[in-house]
Amino acid sequence: MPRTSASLSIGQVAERTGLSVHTLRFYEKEGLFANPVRRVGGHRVYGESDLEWLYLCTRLRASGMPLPAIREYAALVREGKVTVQARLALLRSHQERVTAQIEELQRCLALVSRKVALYEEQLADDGSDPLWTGSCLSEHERQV
Amino acid sequence: MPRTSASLSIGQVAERTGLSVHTLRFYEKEGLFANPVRRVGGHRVYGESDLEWLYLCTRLRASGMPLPAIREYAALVREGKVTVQARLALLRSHQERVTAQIEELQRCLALVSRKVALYEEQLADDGSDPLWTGSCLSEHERQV
DNA sequence: CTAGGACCTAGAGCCGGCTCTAGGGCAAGC
DNA sequence: GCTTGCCCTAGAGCCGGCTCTAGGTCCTAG
Repeated sequence: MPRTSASLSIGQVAERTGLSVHTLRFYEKEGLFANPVRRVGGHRVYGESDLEWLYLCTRLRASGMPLPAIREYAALVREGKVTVQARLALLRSHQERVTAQIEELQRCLALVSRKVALYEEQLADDGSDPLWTGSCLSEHERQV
Repeated sequence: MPRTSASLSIGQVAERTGLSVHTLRFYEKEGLFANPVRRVGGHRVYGESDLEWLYLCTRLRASGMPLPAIREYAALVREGKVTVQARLALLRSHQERVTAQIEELQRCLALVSRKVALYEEQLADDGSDPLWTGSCLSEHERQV
């Protein structure tokens, strides 16, 4: 069983994950670790698998999963194969939330892009034909 | 100039925008209003254009624009046509951030979906063929 | 006249997610 | 032996974005 534990210090892990040392300790305190970090003389020692787990955590965080949910997921992982269904359910619901979020963002983006286009138009008109400047276009705050 | 001011109370606006009365006052205090709300006997009075502006605000918020940025945008709108370029720049940079955010979410989603698939597989195997249960698949925390 | 309801202001409180401080330990190198 | 540097814990602080409270005004209906 090649558990490949390369023995990293908290500082090294911080560097590799992009998380701060503070945040790593904070995550641990918050129960985000599936395999509670081993210690040697009080110092935390991390292995490759911790890096991977942390990477997953960063992706879950980046996609808006709250810490309590990650903690729950970590707890399930810790409990082993019997929790596979629960983990599946948890990830599926996250998947749905992310999908919805992407759609929401796309709708917002469409609106923003529309306004950008209107502003571009306005600038173009403004420059090329002084006759059509001003009042007629004044605010497109409402025709969106 | 049909400025179509339908005279809405703060409560009505709250209802129509989905924002709370608290939040509306808060937004005003934060300077998110281009046309600082008119008052009659101390009470705020909103018009159609305020609804549209607020709608835009909710979309900008929903796409992660921070309040200070919206405030800035509002200030530019207030200053009129001379700020069109600045507004364009502001919206364009937001557009880019949102686009990037969508891409990020899509990458996260891909990862989550991969894990969902792995869990599904694991469940399927588990049910159909007891010989292949267990240790060989135990944790895919790392091959992601 | 009084009760209800919608509104007002100013300011406190809350929540999530970090981020930092204070105060200290230990090990290696000059 | 002392500095440097990385680590430790416990707990405070901060930031963004609301959300709520306290205490008050004003209008309308019963």
